[in-house]
Amino acid sequence: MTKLRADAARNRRLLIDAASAEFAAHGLEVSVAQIAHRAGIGKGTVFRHFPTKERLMAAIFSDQLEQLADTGTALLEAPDPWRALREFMTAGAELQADDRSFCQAVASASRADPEVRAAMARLIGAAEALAARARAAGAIREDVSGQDVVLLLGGAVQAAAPLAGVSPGLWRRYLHLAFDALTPAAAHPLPVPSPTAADFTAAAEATGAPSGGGAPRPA
Amino acid sequence: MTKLRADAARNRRLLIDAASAEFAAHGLEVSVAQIAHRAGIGKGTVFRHFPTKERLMAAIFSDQLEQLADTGTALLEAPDPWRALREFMTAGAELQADDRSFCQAVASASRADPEVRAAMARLIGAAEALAARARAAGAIREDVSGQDVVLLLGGAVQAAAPLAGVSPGLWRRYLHLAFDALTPAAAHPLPVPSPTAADFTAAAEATGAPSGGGAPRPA
DNA sequence: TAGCAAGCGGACCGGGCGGTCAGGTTCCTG
DNA sequence: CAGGAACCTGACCGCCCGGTCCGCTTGCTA
Repeated sequence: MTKLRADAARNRRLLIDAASAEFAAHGLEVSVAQIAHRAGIGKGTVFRHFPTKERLMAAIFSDQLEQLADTGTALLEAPDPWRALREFMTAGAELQADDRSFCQAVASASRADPEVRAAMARLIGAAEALAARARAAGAIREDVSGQDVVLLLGGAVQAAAPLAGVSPGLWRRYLHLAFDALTPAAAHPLPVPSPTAADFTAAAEATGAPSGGGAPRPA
Repeated sequence: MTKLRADAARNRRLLIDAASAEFAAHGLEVSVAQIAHRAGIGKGTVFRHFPTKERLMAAIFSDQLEQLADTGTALLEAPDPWRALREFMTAGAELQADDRSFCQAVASASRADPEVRAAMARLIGAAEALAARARAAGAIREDVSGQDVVLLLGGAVQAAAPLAGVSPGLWRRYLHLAFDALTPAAAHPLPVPSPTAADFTAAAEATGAPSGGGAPRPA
């Protein structure tokens, strides 16, 4: 693990790139064979680098989350809090819109993977920091949290998803509607409290890792 | 088709009920065998009533769309246009939130099914009528359409989906945020025009029914 | 450069899927 | 009540998937 032969490292890179591209283009249901073929390597090699398909998905998914979390953290230095928050949300939405697998991954069993959970925690932390700054500046309403921001950004992309094939930029429309919903001017009381960071953890635990006595069927 | 033997009709009913329940509980990926087992009939019987699994999905999906379209049409008689629109959206969101397959069906190849397309057209018609009434009453901003309403309602549910297992009513929060986004007070110009009814048709055509010379891969 | 371990590849396995079919069963008609 | 058509069933087929394995290749090291 610490040291890797030259060809092995090269193949690993090829594999990860191929998997990212294939997942982005066709979703998580692409076969391992297809990924291997795109990478120009054998199927067995895939399983040498990742013990299971799920771990491969988790590795790529968590990379994307980390990247987005980095973007968010960097934007904490931006002068305008409201603009920074919007840029963060736009970056996240763009990531999802360009990648068919991203939204699937959120709902899949990959959530239970420790790597993914850590990255998600970082992402939510960044979002909350950005939201707090915007809230303090009076740019957004008091009753929305960083968790809301993350979920809303996903919702905007999903709203446009049914027409993604025919009008690719539509998600920007719904993202802007989400911006408007965050405006203090919009201001109507919400019927359900914001989710907490603990909720995300609990949801991840409930998926595919029944540690306690839970009974939700993973389908 | 016009006449059906008594036991055949009974089995058909059992099958449809079982399929609805199974799809709702576990999503579209349940096997035909599983559905047949729940209905208490043989697998072959399923394929006697529906030539393919996709047609079965389409039948059930279009039923739900019809039902929602009916709700929308009925709400056109309600006195308060804004309240009527909100009730319509709530009904639609509730339908999706209680049914794991609904959102999947929107994105699946079922869209190409003529039954589904007709039902979708009716649904969009009802949504547009409700939106027009609310717009005329000044309850919602001028730049959102019935298509927007339908898509937004889906987006709200999807936004809450990652935490659906741990806080089942969360979608109401994001639906209310969507309501706030529709408020004239929110009022910022949107970067992309509203989709048209023709866009929905085009998207349906593009999925799984390459009639012309299109080349989108159906994954 | 020689030798060996790390790495590679693709045939192979078990399993589950959608869909088919031959043969027994049930309902309707006359 | 009898005959035949409509219907039901579950064993069966071909396919594709994730994952395994072993004989061969390749890059490192002494």
